[in-house]
Amino acid sequence: MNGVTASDGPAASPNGTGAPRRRGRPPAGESAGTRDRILDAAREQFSARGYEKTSVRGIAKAAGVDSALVHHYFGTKERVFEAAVEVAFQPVLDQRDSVVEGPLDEVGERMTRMIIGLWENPVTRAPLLAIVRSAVNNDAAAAVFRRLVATQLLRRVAGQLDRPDAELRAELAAAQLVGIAMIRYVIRVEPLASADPEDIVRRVAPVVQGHLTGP
Amino acid sequence: MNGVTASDGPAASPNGTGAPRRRGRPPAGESAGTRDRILDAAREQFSARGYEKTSVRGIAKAAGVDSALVHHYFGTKERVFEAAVEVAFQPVLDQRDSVVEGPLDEVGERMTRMIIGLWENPVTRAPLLAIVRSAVNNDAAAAVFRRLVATQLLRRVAGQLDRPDAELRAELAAAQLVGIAMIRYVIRVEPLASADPEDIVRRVAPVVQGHLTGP
DNA sequence: GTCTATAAGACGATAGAC
DNA sequence: GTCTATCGTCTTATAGAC
Repeated sequence: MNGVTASDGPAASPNGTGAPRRRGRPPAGESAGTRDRILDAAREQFSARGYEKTSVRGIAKAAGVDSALVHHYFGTKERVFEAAVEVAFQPVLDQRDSVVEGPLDEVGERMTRMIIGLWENPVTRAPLLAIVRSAVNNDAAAAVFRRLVATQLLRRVAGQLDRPDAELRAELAAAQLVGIAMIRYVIRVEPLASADPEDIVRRVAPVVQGHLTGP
Repeated sequence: MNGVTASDGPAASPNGTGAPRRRGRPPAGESAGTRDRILDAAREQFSARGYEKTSVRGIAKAAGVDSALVHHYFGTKERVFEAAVEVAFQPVLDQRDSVVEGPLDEVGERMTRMIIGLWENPVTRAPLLAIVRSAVNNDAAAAVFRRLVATQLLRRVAGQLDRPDAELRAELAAAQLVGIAMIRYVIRVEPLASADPEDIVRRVAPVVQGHLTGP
């Protein structure tokens, strides 16, 4: 599509320097791909550096486009963030039903496996890192965290419990998993950072189960 | 305020613009208090906004001094941070021995009480918030976190356990407490954010104990 | 659809007057 | 000991050429 470099009509450049007017400009026809490249770059930077330290210019540079184009597509930095981390929601929506379904005395293991699994998968780990790194310092990101964890997941789990303190129990269980994510994946403290995921599940699932259905 | 304009000795100003040369300069005698005011302001801002979002100028403004004075005292922003959060270390150093002393089957409760107590006390909560908010996005702050939690506290607790997996056990116990701190104090998700601290200790201490000495 | 150019301002840090 | 003034670099965001 579109030969680009030389095929343009008004070829002789008016540019003051006489330098080539443009370099590796993409086809200009398939714009959908550009948007996704921006989102990939955004996800990578937000996950590695958090919201504040990530710049629109840095995202644009990593995506190979101009920073103005990022603003053109998304308007503000905050909208870029929301669009980038949106992909973390789908797996939760997909799996939350299978967490609450099944025997109640194994819900702790199912919940633990789901969360550890999401963090172990590089594709879902990036947006999760972005959310955690950003939720700690940014109100908009904290709202995303609450929507994802509390509203989408915990409420469902608590609904299965049939106890007056169900929500508190679900949240203490979540706290155990959030703390592991913080220490293992975010701050990376040994020996947890290098522990075998299956070993973690084996140790933690009973604790999560205890929070949910214990005495 | 500020007599300024006319009162200076060598009045005819060498300044190009002829504008007033200085404004409301304080006594210049009581310098020790100034340093502490800067640290108080730094602690407040680092805890509320995290490392990146906090500016040296903002700290200076809150302390009622010029930003150059902050650099004069501490050199770099990172050194300001370290000096500001240092006050979080003393209580840990003071209490860590009383955590490991006493019956082993109550070490979980002592550890839980210590951590919840530090977070419930406004004086120690501020530097802890600063460390957590910053450790997530800043390597220097992450190193402070590791030094505080892992090196100063967990190693001692693990030393009491006499098991090959003692360090991993101590860290999973810490993960439970870190997760509670994240959800209750940092991101503030209900109902944990408003739960009674004593209720939290009652629910969590057995879990921490189980991590440390359970099967 | 993609770019250049730039506005408008905050940042960390330094030099030097007093 | 405290300030003013400023350097050089970074930021988000906009206007407009092609």
